[in-house]
Amino acid sequence: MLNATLPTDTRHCAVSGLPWIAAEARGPLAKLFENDGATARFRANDEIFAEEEAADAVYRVTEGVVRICKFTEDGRRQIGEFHFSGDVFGLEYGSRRSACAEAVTDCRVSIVGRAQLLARARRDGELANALWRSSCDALHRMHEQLFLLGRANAADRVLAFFRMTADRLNSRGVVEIPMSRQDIADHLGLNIETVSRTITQLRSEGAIRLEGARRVCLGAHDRLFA
Amino acid sequence: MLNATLPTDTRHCAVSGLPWIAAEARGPLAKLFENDGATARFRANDEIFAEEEAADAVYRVTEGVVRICKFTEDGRRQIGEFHFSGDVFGLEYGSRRSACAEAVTDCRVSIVGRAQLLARARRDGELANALWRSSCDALHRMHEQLFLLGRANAADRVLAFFRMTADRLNSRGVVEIPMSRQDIADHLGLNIETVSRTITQLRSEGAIRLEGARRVCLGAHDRLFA
DNA sequence: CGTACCTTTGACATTTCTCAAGTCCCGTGG
DNA sequence: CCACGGGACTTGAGAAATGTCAAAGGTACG
Repeated sequence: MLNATLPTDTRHCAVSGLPWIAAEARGPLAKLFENDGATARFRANDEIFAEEEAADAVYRVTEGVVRICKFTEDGRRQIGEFHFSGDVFGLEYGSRRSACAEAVTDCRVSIVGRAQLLARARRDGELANALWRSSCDALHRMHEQLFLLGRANAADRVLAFFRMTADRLNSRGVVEIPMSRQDIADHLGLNIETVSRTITQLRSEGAIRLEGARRVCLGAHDRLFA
Repeated sequence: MLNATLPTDTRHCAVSGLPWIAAEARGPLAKLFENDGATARFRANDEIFAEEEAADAVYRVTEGVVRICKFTEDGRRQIGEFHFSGDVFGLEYGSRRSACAEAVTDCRVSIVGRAQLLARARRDGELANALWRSSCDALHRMHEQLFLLGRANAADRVLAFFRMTADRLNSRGVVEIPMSRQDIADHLGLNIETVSRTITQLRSEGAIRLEGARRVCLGAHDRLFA
């Protein structure tokens, strides 16, 4: 019963309701990575790069999910964002990594040199534009996240997280959540027990349904079917 | 007793300890605003632009402080960031404002058209680079903020906020905080009473000293004198 | 079939929020 | 010069949300 005239590229952000700036699929950045990128594979939980390391490469997720995180001395972790297939990450203005990147799942990434990328961008206005856009996308998502951490309770955070993950994975209805409860907790600024309890509560309220711990069915309030 | 050989432009972020990417003072962006910008003035608490409005202009703070914020239907507010003299704000990839901007203090801003700015950037690699850098700066600060909201308690948030404000205002020792307790609360994801109580507690612990509600003396752990 | 890890649940501690009064400060007008 | 009013800030008491520590289920994989 899907409406065939549904405008598929005007999806809206689950949190703000603003239109998503859709991930660039076949732009100049994607092409550069596909033509000139070196491929690397990582197992789940491998470190891709570390905080403070030289930031001399830029990455694009080909397959899998990557997390960007920071640690405190006492072991607390904050996951700034997750990157999905097609996302560019690890591009920084400064020369040192301001956070580390780790594989959430087994994944494949494409790598190009930072200097090479920037040199090209200097000659190629389209590419420069794509670079800037990529930063703006990130900034936009970060703003949503900030709002969530600053103003939302546990239930709203978890629900927004599931919706965001569904959006980013292009899932409808049932989402296979690739990250652990601990990852979710460290992304939402909660602890693992609170995340677990909140999920239980959402389930008992009928807001979501679970099929195993990692498979979530979002409720009928999904805006595509509203 | 200031060390004369102190490298003045390698200040470090109060939260992460990473070097700040110092605000561009005389770069191509600044020049563009100074040559071609229209000047506007706003009184404290005036709205500069609203969420969802067309994003057809870009701003640079000449004098005063500006806040970028989002609201929920039920009136809660999240201040994403504050902009100080020299900061560029209101530059978005999309065509609609994703947040609103308001004057914290009386302030003066310089305005250029978005289309004009982008057209120039397309021809001028230096300018394009400055644009990108400006987004990266914002992204970097946002990451720090995310960490704060996700993982820090009230005392750490408030302290980090004072340090950040001191840095951005180039204050040493005594900082004149330009924003109200409510602004601080909405930036730190706390409520106003918690901010107030936390300040009282920090004062009683000797971590800070107050001279009136808005003037804060940061303790001797200030890294410049470490 | 046992082990290891991830997830859930329970009981209690702690932090932060809410609501309700105060207090302080500053500009205005008598 | 002083009283007044209003906004900003502070404080208090109790409620609610979240965190902590401990232990019990579940599930996958050898």
